[in-house]
Amino acid sequence: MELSLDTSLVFIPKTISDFLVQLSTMEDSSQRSSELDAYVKRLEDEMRKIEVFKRELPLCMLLLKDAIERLKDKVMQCKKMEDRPVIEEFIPLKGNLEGKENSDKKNWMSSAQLWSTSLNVFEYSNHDSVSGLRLRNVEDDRSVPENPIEPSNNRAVGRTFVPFKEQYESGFTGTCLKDDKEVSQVPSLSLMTPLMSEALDASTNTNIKSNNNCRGGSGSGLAGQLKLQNKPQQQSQQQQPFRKQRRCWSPELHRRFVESLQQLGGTQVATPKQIRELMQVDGLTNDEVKSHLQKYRLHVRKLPTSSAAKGNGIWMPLDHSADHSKANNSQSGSPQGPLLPGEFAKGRSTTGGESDNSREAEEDEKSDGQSWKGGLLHNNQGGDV
DNA sequence: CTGAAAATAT
DNA sequence: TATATTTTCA
Repeated sequence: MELSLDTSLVFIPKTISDFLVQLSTMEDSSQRSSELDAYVKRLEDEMRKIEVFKRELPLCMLLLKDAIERLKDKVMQCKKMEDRPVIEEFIPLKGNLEGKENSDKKNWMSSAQLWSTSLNVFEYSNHDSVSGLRLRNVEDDRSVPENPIEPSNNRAVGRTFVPFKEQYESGFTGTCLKDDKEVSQVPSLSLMTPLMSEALDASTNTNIKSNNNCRGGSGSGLAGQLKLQNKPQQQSQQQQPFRKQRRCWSPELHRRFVESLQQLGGTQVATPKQIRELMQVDGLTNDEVKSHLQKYRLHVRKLPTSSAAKGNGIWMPLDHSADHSKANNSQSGSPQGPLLPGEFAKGRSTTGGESDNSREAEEDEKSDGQSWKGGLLHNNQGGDV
């Protein structure tokens, strides 16, 4: 952050080529290393800033990334052969990337207003092949620090803009990182706070919707994203420039969801709001829960509750005719003590006759959520709200 | 607020 | 193509 500013005073941006040339003239290898590191760092900072807009600035990302990789190669070389001259040519793929990057530095924000939607055709791929780094193989299976969920709560973050926080903070390897290739010394492009500006004037904006990246550890409290609820004014059909960051339902989150759901009496009787309250997850919104619930219900309905007891009615929605009643009590009376899916007392004691056996076949899931179907490799958690 | 469906993003 | 999530609608 501040780095980029003050360093800029000391460091006059130059093209990578020039930089390398200059580098080669340095006698002191340690100095070279430090210069290189500094440059790389600058590039990385830059990249992080742009990360948010990678869709709109794919080329910038590409260029930056390329530059970083090459410089890192250099760094490696320097480290390796402490004294060998470092002279390779650095030929940016197309030409000058520094020019571009510079300008970015200055107006990366303002340029945002110009993005035309049409070029998010391709995304920039992260093939992080940084020179010598090897992927840090699993340290242990899931080292997911049980710091479950949670984005900090800032639901009403209107159009505020969250300053860059330490991204890559608490090492949580988010169960969701799509690709967390190496990391060690390079903050690379892991997490990024969405941070969108307030800029973007509604008036002429071409519908720029898109851009979001989902990552972040659960423990992290970063969030950025806007929720802005434009009221009405006259421009009826103008939607917010950015779409809400997708909420990633990590296994942890899902688990809580299910638990809450069950405490409330099952998929059919629990209401989104109640669930959300029970979950006590910080930045979670009703809509998100509602949505998840919708999906959950569908899945539950789809697969044959395994029990098969009934005549296998894919079509028969379980007859929860009588037992609905239970819903009410659970909420107020018993705060959530037991988080386990245990069955709640089913009312039918006295008359018993009822056919309640049917219900409750539903949720069984694997404790680990996300298993309903299988797929879902990408889960992140993240920023949010 | 809810649930369902359409729209999108992945 | 299928699925996950968001947004829109009733």
